[in-house]
Amino acid sequence: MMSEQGSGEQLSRRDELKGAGLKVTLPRMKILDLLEKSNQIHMSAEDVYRQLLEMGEDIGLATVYRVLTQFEGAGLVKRHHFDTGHSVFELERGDHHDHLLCIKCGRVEEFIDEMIEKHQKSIAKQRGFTITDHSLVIYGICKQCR
Amino acid sequence: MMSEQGSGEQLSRRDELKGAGLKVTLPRMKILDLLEKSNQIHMSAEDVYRQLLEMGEDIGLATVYRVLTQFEGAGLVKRHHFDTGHSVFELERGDHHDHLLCIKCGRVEEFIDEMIEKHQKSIAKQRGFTITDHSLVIYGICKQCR
DNA sequence: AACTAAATGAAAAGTAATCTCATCCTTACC
DNA sequence: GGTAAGGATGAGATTACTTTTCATTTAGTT
Repeated sequence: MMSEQGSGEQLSRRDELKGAGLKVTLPRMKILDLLEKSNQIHMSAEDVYRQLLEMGEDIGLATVYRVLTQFEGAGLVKRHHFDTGHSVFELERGDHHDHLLCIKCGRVEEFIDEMIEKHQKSIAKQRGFTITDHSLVIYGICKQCR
Repeated sequence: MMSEQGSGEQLSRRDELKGAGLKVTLPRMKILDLLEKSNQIHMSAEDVYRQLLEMGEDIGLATVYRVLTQFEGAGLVKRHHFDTGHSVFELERGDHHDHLLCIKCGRVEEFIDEMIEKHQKSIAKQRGFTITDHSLVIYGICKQCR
């Protein structure tokens, strides 16, 4: 007796995975779920792993790394390097944005500036580059930390 | 009998080190020398280490890492993270600039755009951030690689 | 329900970077 | 110029992060 488990949300998650050519497995669903529900914008593989453990899920660290990398390839998440030495992942919500990062507390704010985007495009064009991606991070000290 | 080894160039390098509060040692001089003379703008610690080996210098990798980090602290070099997973170092020449990076051949071009700089400052101000640094990298495919 | 291929978990391996500590070299002082 | 003291170095151990391997499990198909 199959109960109607699939909420609309879960169905759409299923589709995201299928659309990416990935089998719908428990670990993948749980990780996607966590990324969507977490209030943390950027999560490292370790963060994801630990939170899953706390939730009682038994998912290996290797799987977390593997799945996050696959999600990146599928365009479901974006990987950032910032200046920390390890990767953090952010759910791709379609809206490109840049980052402001507090070097004291780690706080991250997002922003977009159309003028900056335009200038970037024109610079790339001038130099004969076809843009595939770009990354703008402003490091500083936030209001609360001063 | 000490011969007059010090060219003007070497003297200024000496001063750079002293000014940074660092003893003038052979490894530091060689590394600084390499960074100044290399035609590679960005070098990883491994790059520096290997090139020194090739030049017949016997400088340990640990020293290269240590010295580059000290140079960074002293403002002699700038460390970049890009999206490669490891750090690269660039000699600090006083002129701030951003980067265009070809993801196929690794080619790096530098650029500055005053308008972008201004917009960054105004965004940080709006949000109450005091900027300490910023990093803008445009990833793409260069003319030659297409 | 059974089959096939892909996905997973645990442990091993691989990288980049840092640390430890005995030895060496610079600098400051005589 | 010689010498003492403390910082600097090199080799190897160590850490942190990430990827790979391989036996087992699971999802999607028949």
